[in-house]
Amino acid sequence: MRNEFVVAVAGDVARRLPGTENPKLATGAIELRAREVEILAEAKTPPFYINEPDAPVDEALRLRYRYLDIRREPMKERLLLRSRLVAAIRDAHHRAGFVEIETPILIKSTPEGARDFIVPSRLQPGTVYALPQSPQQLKQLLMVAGMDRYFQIARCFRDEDLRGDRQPEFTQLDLEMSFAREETVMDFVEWMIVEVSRAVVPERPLQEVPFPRFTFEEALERFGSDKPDIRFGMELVDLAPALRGPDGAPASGFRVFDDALASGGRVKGIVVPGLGGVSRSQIDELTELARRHGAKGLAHLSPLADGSVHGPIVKFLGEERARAVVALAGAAAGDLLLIVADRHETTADVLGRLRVELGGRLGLADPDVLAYCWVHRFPMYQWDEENRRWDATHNPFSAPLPEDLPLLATTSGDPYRPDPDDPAGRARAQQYDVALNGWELGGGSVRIHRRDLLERSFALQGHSLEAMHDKFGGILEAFDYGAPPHGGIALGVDRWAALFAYQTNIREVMAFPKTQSGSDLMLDAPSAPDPAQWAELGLRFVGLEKPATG
RNA sequence: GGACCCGUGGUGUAGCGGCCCAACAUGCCAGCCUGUCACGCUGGAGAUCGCCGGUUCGAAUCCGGUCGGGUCCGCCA
Repeated sequence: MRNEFVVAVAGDVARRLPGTENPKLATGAIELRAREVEILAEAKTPPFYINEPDAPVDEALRLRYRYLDIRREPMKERLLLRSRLVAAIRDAHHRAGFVEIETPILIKSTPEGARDFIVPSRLQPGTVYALPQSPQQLKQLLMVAGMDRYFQIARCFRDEDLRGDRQPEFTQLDLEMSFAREETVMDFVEWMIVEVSRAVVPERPLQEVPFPRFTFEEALERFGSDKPDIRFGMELVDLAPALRGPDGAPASGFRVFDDALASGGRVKGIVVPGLGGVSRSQIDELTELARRHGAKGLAHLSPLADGSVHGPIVKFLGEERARAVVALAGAAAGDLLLIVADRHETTADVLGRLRVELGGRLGLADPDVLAYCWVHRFPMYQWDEENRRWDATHNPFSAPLPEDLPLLATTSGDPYRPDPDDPAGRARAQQYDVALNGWELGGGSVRIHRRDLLERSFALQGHSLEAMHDKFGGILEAFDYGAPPHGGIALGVDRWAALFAYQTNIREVMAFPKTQSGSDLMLDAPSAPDPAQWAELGLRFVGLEKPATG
């Protein structure tokens, strides 16, 4: 008999003889005294170690033999954890009076967000279904249908490029509530998250309950991210006050800073504790990271124990101003102050990424802590210069804050002629995201339930009346029959499970994930269809245009 | 669409122009040992170094292409 054989053993379980117990084994105190042994199935030598949980194995091999990979303890444990997570989610929702309702997988293409997967129809040749990117419209229709507390563990599909935290098909906890305001949804979701976390990973401390709530602007100002990791500080500091003259005009002596401030941009920094003695090459590396995300450069200052300040830009700022900058930032001797001067968004993004990167390197974030937080009041729209329209930042159905309702307008007065200077650019949405340890766990919004408002918002987003009726006709018609105010959220179950399992990759909590190129190495999918299948659908592959060379 | 990293016996790695028809660990096979459980001991088989082409007297080692895997940017909520 060899490893991985499937056997049936009949015998008696008995305590091991004194001296032969093995405390290292879970079953080390007992043994099975076999009377009969039957081999039910023999097994080939597996392509990798099953019994050594720490043995590294090439991931492609694990995916090819996923059924063997799942025999291994870590994978098995993660799938059990995920099962407990989903059970806890269902339990919490049922206790709160939510109804679980399944929605179809074969639906209609919608223009929102990502590229759709499409499925050709055999009964109606030349037409296609789309796989849902989320059950968004269907759950809103359920609200119209009077199912006032809906949830679903829903499979979603998006035909976009993959990442460690993105698969073409993934699982969302999708929920929607009628007569809900922002507070209603956030309060329930927060309660549910706490219940689920305590049930599934009771040993992991929650950093802060109730969860901190940041406005989008505040999150950007303090953490440079709309999904902040709040397990550690190192917050962004606005350095402008130390760089302006008595008249308020930029007067730092350093052109880069003055230009940024003069053109409406920002000069901000982060204090990296204890990194004052960093090497030139490490600074270069951080500068490279800053450049990759759009910054033109990265300045730094190092306060020394004798009260002086070192750094290449001291000669521009002057010793006195350099000291003022360092003092404003709160940097102490031995620390490193990293400074970015750029447009508001770039400054935030670059410093936010540096903060996360350095926080990770310095081990500032407690890996056991679960730090949930809310980010809300996102801008309704972002200007899309290419298509000359306002693009919904999150969900095209998101409702504006009541006080921002008047801003859903254009300068021209015609909603079908949007312009980058429209008041709409200042409108904020009743939109909220939950972040966990620097990952976006989910997001949702209060929806627009009035047809006239929806039409106006869609117009700003560049949807003509006809296009709107073609794409959203169903939901528009439904709203004519009386839609209750409603709102909801969707949380990434794969991400949640991964974070619970200390993983940085959602493949580790999925039984049968796909590779970065969208392949299933076990099933060898996707594969060319049988010619007969194509013929039945009236399809033929004509090839793709060759990309232009040179 | 782009940048970068990886691809060597079954598995994980080392080697990074000749000393390599490739080393180590583990696994596999055979034998021995017998209260073993990451057993131990002895012996053995097993890779032409992802694939194609080039440079060179000579390539696992350099170059180009290609395929596969990964990380990231774009994309995506």
